[in-house]
Amino acid sequence: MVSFYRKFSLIAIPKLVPQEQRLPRSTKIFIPFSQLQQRKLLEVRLVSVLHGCTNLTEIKQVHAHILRMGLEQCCYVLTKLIRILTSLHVPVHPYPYLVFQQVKYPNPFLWTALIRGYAIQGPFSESVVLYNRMRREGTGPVSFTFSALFKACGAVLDVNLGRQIHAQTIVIGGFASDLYVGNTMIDMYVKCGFLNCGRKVFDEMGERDVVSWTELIVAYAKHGDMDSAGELFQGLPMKDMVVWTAMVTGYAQNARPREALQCFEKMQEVGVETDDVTLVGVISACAQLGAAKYANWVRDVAEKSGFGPTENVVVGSALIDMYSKCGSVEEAYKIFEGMKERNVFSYSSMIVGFAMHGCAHAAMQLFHEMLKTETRPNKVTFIGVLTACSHAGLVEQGRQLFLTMDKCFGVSPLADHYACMVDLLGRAGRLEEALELVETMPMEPHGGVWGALLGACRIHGNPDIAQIAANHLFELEPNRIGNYILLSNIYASAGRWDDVSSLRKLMRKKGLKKNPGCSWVEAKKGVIHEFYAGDMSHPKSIEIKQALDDLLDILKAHGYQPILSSVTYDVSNEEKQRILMSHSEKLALAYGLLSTDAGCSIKIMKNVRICDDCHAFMCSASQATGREIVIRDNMRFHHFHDGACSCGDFW
DNA sequence: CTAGGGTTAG
Repeated sequence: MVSFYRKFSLIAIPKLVPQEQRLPRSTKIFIPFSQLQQRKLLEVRLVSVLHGCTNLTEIKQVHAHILRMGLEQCCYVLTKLIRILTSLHVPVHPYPYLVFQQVKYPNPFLWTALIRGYAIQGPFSESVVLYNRMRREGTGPVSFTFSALFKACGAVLDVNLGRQIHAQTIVIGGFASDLYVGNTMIDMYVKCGFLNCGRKVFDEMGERDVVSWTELIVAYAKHGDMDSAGELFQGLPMKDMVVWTAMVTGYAQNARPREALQCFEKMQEVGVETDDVTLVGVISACAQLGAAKYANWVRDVAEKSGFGPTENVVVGSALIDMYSKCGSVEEAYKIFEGMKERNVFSYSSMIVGFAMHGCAHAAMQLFHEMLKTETRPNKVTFIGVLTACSHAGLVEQGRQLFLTMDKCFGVSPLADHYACMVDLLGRAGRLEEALELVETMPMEPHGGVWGALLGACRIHGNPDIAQIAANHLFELEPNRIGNYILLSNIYASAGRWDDVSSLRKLMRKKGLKKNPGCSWVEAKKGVIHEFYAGDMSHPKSIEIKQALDDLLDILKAHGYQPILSSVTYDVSNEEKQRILMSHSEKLALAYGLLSTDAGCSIKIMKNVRICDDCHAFMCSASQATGREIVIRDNMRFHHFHDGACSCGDFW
């Protein structure tokens, strides 16, 4: 795309021809004043009708009317027509050009509307071609013309062309200091990845408005530099809803959900309005926090603001995701059911939500329901159904889906989908088959693919294939600690302690430290209590320890046996038991049992993967205490109920 | 005319 575009360089700047010389005298017809007024009225009326058009058919009807009224030369009306036409979200090329062609003496606005149309819909190179033609034919650009051209550059990420046009705005004069030109220029540089150039334009602008600031703030946020974004935001005198929203979503997108919520609270304090876009940022922050208390609060805010999930698809889809991630698929599904309109995001979020919670059957059913509607699945939808299949052990069904996704739905499998397939085969114990798939896949396998294989080796205890997968992972993701831990666990389970210790040495050499396991549980009033492994810092530590010991006795009576192989240190069995009992999720569970009423379900969040022993412990505990226990580890949710887990013991 | 939005696997 870019190289194709480069063929078009900008022409030398011609001398501008004064407007009068361009129109042949014969075109100047005397029109009586009253007729002029009538005509102006007609034009205005037609334009307002055009503004009400929402689809191509309507616009075509109005166009026919325009022609009937003899306005086929009227730049004003046709400019609006082209603008509205190209702003539709359907391709309309070459319709605008045909309209344009009929006009004998196009004015700069009509030219610009066409250039802008190409900048929005493509072919993008036509924007520059037309600009050159416009200059050649003696029409001078207006500020919108440059805005349109910068838009085109941003679309094809051609910063060289952008620089040329930037230079022209300076040479032609008067345009470089134009606010809109400057703003679109910043946007162009930012889109092309030249944030510093955008900043330079910003710094040198004579006049700036909140749009200029917002553009830069968003750019910093997308670069992960929230500190610079915050600094700019601080210095901005007039803050509107859009720029506040940019900060909220900026924090959310950079995995800083607490700050996002703080920012939102501040925004409300100051009295700035909230709309659906703001809400989506806040909802996404809540999803990351995974705290049920916040979830309900945000939902309240959304419903009171008039952008509730029933009316707004985007808000609805975000809420589905949020509730799934906060541990409540039921609530998520209620939202889904209540939505008036559903799109591929709504369906995919719900399917992924089901898959995350081990409701494979529900996920598949929803997928088939979706196929009955007009909504077409996309790559994310397939990630959802494939993971659902893999958790439920539906190997054949998954394989069929994988084969048909391209053939029937035009979604060609990405490495991510191969990762799902490797997971599917691997979980089902077909490790060799999975390895073969990795080795024959058409693209370079990424960390996710090898990681899925390594995970499967953990489930089925295959240190040899694990070693192959791990070696690739160590190269692809040298700093990802989880991979080393996983391999070390596999070696330990197989009793290969020499390999464990050499792996430890390797980690030490690379300066990698184990991520301390941490769990947190929401007690009464939504207060969050945090526990680390072996943590005795909680004020009620002694009670917690006692409760845990009591629980252990009860569970042992129920037949629970500590799974000593979950400890990857070569120590005595007593020591192993002691280590197992200090795992953070067990502490969190004990505290949860102490601090909530009987019958309450207990929700625990965890930053690393749950171990075999804790998993068995939770199963048994759910039976012995009659409580539902929900654990979110870094991968997915486990619902322990009556001695069984929703993950079917595969995770 | 220009600025802010949702789903992704180990």
